[in-house]
Amino acid sequence: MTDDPNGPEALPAGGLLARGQGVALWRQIAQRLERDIASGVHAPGGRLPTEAELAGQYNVNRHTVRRAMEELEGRGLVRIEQGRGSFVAEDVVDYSLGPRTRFSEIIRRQNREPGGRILRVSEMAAETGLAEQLGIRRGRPVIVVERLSLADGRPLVLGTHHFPATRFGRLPDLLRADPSITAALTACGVPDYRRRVTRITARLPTPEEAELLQQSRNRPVLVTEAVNIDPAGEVVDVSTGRYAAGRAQLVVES
Amino acid sequence: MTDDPNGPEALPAGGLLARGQGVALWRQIAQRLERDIASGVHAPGGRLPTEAELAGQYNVNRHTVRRAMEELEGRGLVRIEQGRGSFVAEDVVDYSLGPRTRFSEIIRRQNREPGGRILRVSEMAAETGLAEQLGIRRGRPVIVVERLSLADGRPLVLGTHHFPATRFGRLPDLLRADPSITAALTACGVPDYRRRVTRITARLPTPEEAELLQQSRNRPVLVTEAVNIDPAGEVVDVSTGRYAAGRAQLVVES
DNA sequence: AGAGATTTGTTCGTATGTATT
DNA sequence: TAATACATACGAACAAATCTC
Repeated sequence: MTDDPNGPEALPAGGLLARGQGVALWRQIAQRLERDIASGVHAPGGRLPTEAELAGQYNVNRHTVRRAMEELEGRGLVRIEQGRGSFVAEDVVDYSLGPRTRFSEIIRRQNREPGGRILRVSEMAAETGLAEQLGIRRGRPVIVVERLSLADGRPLVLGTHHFPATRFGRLPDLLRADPSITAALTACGVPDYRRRVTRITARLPTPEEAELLQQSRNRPVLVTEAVNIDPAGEVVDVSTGRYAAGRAQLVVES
Repeated sequence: MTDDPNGPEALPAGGLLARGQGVALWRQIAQRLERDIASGVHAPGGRLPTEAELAGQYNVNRHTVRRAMEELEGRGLVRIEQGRGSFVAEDVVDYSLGPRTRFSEIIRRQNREPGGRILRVSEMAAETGLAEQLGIRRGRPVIVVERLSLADGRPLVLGTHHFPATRFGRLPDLLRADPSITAALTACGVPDYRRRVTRITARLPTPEEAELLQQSRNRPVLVTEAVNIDPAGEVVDVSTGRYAAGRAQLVVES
């Protein structure tokens, strides 16, 4: 018989793992947890057993459970919080990447409250690549603006914008009064602009990015690099956005 | 003095780490390696010191070095290969997401050789969400095609396509003769189609995805979900693509 | 082709730090 | 303050993939 010879408080059927076969224990555990989440054994938002409990159930070291949990967190299935526990993941925001992409409009359209703050404004000389994209000469000054944008108070995007300083010198002052970049551009005589091209990649965040986005280091960020132009075709800015991949989904309509 | 009192073959300036401060050792190591890669100390494609060597240089356990390396791999800076070593990362393919997205055309435009093979063709009943997107009734049969697409022999995208079986029943036979989906569709009377909407997210790959894409588990995949329609506006297929994020960059032009 | 060395991958055990309750 | 739960770090051993001779 394969029955567990334990007393009444038998194990929650952790079940035996195939040891010494080709499959690492942590993978098997991740797989089972994934199945249990998909099948609803662990409901969305619900709490998962602690690492120690899982280690006990599967009869492995806690490290082995941790490896499995890290995997699931990276795949977006669970959220791990130090000192609190681990939880099954939820909810995503659709972020439309049309030519006219305005953060607050997009967020409001999804019945969420947009927000944001300027983290840093600085000035530097344009190096070759950036100068070319901005259509200015190398070494000319550019204004660099870092902004964290929120939806319902949760960090969603971390943006770094590069503006030619000659045209947008007033930007730093304007942003101090109102953190909306769109509003600041309007005040600079650019009532409208549109996205010309967007390049999208994904990678794990740097520690700072993870911190600012309040997201796990094991969770990827979507990285967009966009060039915005005004109606005259002049380049307004070159910007990089880092989206918490678990909370945002980019949408491209053709 | 803070000089190292060792002999001529002094340490490669591993330098001392700040122990017991707020910053984890593995983060400090990752940061230094990142700096060394950025500054060209380790050239792209070049080999990094072995884990054991780094552990020696920084005077930490090998696990600590491994944690740092995993971080860098996930961020796309290095590539780790079991039994071989670790290397500084390189090269990326631009994958344009226009309305007319054709794998082979995109790849050839970048002077690379497109390729691919059909992994699996099966039939199943459409569940609610899929049926709605395909514009058919729930439970009607759909053909599921899994295809691995390559550029210069390297896996780039793993695609799962869902076609309504009533209209595209001949697809399985056609794909057996030629793995090109575009060609098969043409043979089914769909000489042209275009992408209506694409949703993009990122996550870590499942073990199978990592295996098929020949990519590390710590490296994210870009996930696209697209709906293709024919000139009459009829839905041709709903497909999911998983791109090796280290080798591809999605480009959206507006 | 095979044997041994090298290098990364997995697992255990143990100890201590940090955040939350 | 104490207990709980996740995070970091060390040491040891063996497995798996690769390379070299």
